[in-house]
Amino acid sequence: MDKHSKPSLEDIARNLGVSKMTVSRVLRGASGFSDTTRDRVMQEVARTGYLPNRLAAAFGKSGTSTLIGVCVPRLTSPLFGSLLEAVNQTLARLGYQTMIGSHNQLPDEEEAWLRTLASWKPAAVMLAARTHSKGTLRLLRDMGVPVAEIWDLTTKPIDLAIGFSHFDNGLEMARCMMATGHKKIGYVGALGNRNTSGHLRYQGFLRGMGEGGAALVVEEILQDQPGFYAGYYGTETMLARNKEPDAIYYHDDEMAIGGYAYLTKAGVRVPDDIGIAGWGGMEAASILPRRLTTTAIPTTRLGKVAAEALISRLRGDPVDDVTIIPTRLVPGSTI
Amino acid sequence: MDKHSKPSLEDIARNLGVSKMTVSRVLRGASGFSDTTRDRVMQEVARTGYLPNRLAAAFGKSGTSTLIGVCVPRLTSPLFGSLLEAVNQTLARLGYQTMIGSHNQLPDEEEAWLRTLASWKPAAVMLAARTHSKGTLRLLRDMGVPVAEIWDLTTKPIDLAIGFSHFDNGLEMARCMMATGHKKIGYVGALGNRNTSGHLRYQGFLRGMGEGGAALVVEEILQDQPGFYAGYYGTETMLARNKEPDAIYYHDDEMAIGGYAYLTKAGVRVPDDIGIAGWGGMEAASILPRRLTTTAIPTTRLGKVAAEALISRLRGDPVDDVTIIPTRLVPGSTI
DNA sequence: AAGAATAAAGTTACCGATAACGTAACATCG
DNA sequence: CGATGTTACGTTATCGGTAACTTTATTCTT
Repeated sequence: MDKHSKPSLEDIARNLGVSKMTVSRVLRGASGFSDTTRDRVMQEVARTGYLPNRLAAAFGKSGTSTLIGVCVPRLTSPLFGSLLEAVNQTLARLGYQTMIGSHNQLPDEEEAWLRTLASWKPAAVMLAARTHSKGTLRLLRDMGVPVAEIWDLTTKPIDLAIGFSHFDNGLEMARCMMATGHKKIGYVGALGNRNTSGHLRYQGFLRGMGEGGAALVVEEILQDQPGFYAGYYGTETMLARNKEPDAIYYHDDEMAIGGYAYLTKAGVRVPDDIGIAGWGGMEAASILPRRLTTTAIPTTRLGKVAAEALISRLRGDPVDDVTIIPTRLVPGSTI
Repeated sequence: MDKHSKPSLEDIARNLGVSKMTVSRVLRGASGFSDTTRDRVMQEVARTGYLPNRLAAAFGKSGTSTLIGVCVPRLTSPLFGSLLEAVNQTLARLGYQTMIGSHNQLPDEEEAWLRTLASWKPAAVMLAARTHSKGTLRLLRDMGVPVAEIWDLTTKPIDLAIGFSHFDNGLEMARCMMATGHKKIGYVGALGNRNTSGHLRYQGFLRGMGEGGAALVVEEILQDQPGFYAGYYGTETMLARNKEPDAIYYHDDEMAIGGYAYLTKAGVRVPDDIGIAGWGGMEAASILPRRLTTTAIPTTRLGKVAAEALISRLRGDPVDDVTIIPTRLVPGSTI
């Protein structure tokens, strides 16, 4: 074994005068070896600086991959960012690796990503999307691996679902806003109100208002990605329409903060003239002059629980098909 | 070929009565086949819905992997998020896949991530970190693959470097702030001023002030991760010390916005009483009542250029060892 | 038209780990 | 004490591509 080529299982085995199967068993923590053999193997592995070759392991008989695919709407959102951190960390601790992708709320991009992922023969897949294309569903079926759908709770999960109801988040916020006396509420949305989880919150919000015998007085749905700008200009446009809402519900906190910035600039008092509420529990929302009314999402917990559930399913341990991660309405003082 | 087991190259070849090598050549776009053969292969591939097995391809002779490892400080930052989006997208377009990790500014976490990555035999590695551990450097050498160091420009890159000088960013901002008449400047930092790119900006800033014959009147370096909170409370603590700075330079825009929120709440006028400047060119910074003075970073361009350079190096095409991505000081109106 | 050059394939030998199976040595038990 | 586990290994086949090499068919040259 020269210094330039990295040692393989076989090198370790040859050095010790055992079969590579024995070394493999020790390293995987399988059974069928004595303590003496284990110690000798571990020592030799440490001495040579042996690095396992996951490629070879995953390539052989199926069911030995430790690769997990994870796809979220976008990587630029702190919410999905902290979710991914938690997923990454939890999976790493359990001995799995992550391949991350984003779909920008486009089912076809998700499908393209999944097709690429499939060629790496992952052990399982985690998806954060409201809707999947037919091709995606077919691919998932063909792959025959555990699937965790996270973020929104679907009524009928493909396999596992971990998340919460965006519909209920919207419903709850509507009740909260109406309970504080708001009657003429507007909504500022994004993404052209495509079938995303944000759209579900919107629908829940409508339902909540309907229950209270009210309806939106005005809505402004931008085509853009959600963000501070979108919230700022969406609010400006909405107010130019002279519908005079007494409160605005935003697609998310970034947009609400953008809206807050516009309202402040326009001399509108929050919440006296117009109340606002966001969604997501962004850190920035807590440092506004008034604490933003929002729904806090425990992304770290969600990521951890989802990763653990997916691996349990993978290992054949019992898991609930659906796990609800409770969210929390933060009253704040902007409504 | 029954419906349940996915077709392999060999299945395609057998169906067509050619060797699997011919099919492989067609699919990889290598040379050595006729147009007729190409068409027949492509047709059969489409008909059977053949999915290549990247695992097998990467497992064979080295140099055939299409996996690229990318490690950034954290996934929760929109800046790194958009960088990763660009890298992901560019690499995907070039036929490569990404394995993403984060190191939280800890060299040991980067090393642990790299060790895991190495077991997947990637074709190349992209790192965003100021410092690497000895183990990381040894691993990179042993792996023998192209390495792109991004974000900050190192003086002596391991292989390739794509980015900009954080030191110069700090230097330039110091000059800008002094040119607008500020003499008593404070600094609010994070991460305990560890050797990160933020620390480099700090050093450049000090240099810039020194050139103008000035020095920081006060600094407040938090141990935490940078963020809105950190900026808010860091500013509060700083002002409680009664050093009365006439301007504050922040670790980044999030912290500057946090600081702005505190100043506003405390009745301090920006920039009349105290001017502020951040770094990063966050979207949110542009919707403050006054546009934040900051340094804009073209993350998307950086990600695209870095990915392209890395692949050029991988393919043996000529590339500059060092590529500078110009940043832009946004004057704003907060100083 | 013979020989050289080129194009279009086919053949072979892996890459490194693991599942499945085989087996020798030893313990256990009725 | 023979029959039957149990433990601790060893052996073999194999996953699906690809580089390197070889062979065959075709075209070109003089």
